[in-house]
Amino acid sequence: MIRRLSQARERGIPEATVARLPLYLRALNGMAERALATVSSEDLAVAAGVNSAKLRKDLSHLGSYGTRGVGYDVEYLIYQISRELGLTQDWAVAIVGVGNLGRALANYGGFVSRGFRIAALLDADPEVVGDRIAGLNVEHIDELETVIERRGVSIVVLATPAAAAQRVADRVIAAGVTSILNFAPVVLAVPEGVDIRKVDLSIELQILAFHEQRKADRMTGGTAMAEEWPEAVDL
Amino acid sequence: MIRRLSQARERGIPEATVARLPLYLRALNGMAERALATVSSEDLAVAAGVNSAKLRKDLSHLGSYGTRGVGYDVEYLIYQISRELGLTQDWAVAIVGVGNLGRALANYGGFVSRGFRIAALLDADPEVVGDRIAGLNVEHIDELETVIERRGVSIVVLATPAAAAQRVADRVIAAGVTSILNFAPVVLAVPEGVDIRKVDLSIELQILAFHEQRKADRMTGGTAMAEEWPEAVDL
DNA sequence: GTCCCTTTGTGAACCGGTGCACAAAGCGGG
DNA sequence: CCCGCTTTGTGCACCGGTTCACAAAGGGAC
Repeated sequence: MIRRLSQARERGIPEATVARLPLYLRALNGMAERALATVSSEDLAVAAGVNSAKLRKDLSHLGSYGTRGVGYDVEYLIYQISRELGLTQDWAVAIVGVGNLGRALANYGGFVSRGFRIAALLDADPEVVGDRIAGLNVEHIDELETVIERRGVSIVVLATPAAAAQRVADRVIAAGVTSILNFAPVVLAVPEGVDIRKVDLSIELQILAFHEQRKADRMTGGTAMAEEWPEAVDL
Repeated sequence: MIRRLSQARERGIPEATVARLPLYLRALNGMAERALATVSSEDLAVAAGVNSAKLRKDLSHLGSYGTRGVGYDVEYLIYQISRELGLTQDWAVAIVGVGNLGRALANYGGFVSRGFRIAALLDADPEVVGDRIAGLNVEHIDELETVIERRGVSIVVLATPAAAAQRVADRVIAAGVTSILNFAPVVLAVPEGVDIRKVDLSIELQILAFHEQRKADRMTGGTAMAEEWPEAVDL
């Protein structure tokens, strides 16, 4: 899933830590809304669903922002994590592929709130080009390069069919984009220096199925299934 | 061939391996379509975007299904991985929350194809209850327990608003479901034995933003940003 | 059967991440 | 100012997972 995502060196934040910071940030925002001034590592850890030692170690990578005997200042910590994640600036995001999923993403308010702004919706289907979705005009994929440059798009979300994903990825990379969130069920080949994150619904379900099957097996006493190739199989 | 069966397969396939099996399966299906009979670990690894040593070790956890000097039989390996993942049986999935995302998931053909069948769509909003989506009637959330039992639902996809997710999770767990795929941006508290997988769009974007920022910093010569709390901040 | 070539399966070193346990640090009370 | 309580920050042991490198195994040629 994570490719070439840095050897976090300069400031050296471990990848696993980076992946949890958004979780802490969300928990902290909830606390700020409830007007809590400070929070202990224990309480924040519970809210974020991790253990407190891990949380303290994670935060220690950002700096020493806690007060022993007291805890962390909620607002201050929100600011520090936001800054570290780069959410104090505004990121222009383009969504390519305005099918069901693309539409859902465009309308999903959750990420627009924090630092991200959907700057463009693009699609190849003339049927949907021109539609107005979430306050934006759907533009034709031919405009891809122009739109990326003119609007300073730095993150692209791929919600295209699998067959189109690699082609679009090549184009956005050529246009200078180095961060891609891919929803298409394909392994994208990308050059060094381009960060890809992948969200794959079908893989998640398959992992669940594996564990579900295992649980079921355990219940039925773990009867050994046939190991051999069945006589007649046609796939 | 059956000699090693016990040791590797018997107990515990590493979690990291399980997470990659669907990737291999997808690559193999592509090869089967192109009528390839056998494939080497090297070729399959490239297609799946991993290195070949890892792929061989992963497959070795299922058993010894390759032939030295030749490679793996494509169809046979598809069958073995499918069986291991539990895709040879049919899983009934319920989607709770038929907003934009729920609709997108319902219409997403990708996972229906392989072992998964959407058995129900549920929502609390009387406005959408009764709608017909992807060939299914949207039912009222009050029917949750009945539907789960009657249709043998074993996997639930949560696509509800964040505020409703925990409540729905509690109910489906009480109804006997132990596998949940959660799209709501909340940390769910669940009892031991329940498997939760989480997909969080906003977290993925934030991780990308972190790396994007880092890349930008590096280009501009890594100018040190102010570390201090700005004078006037109101969030 | 023997030799050579290819490719698997795996022992072992290595690496990043986790969790424990505790010393250091801050705060409030007397 | 000192004491005792709380909570952070971290050294260290541990663990799962990755990667390397190679012996073992199979196939084909002759």
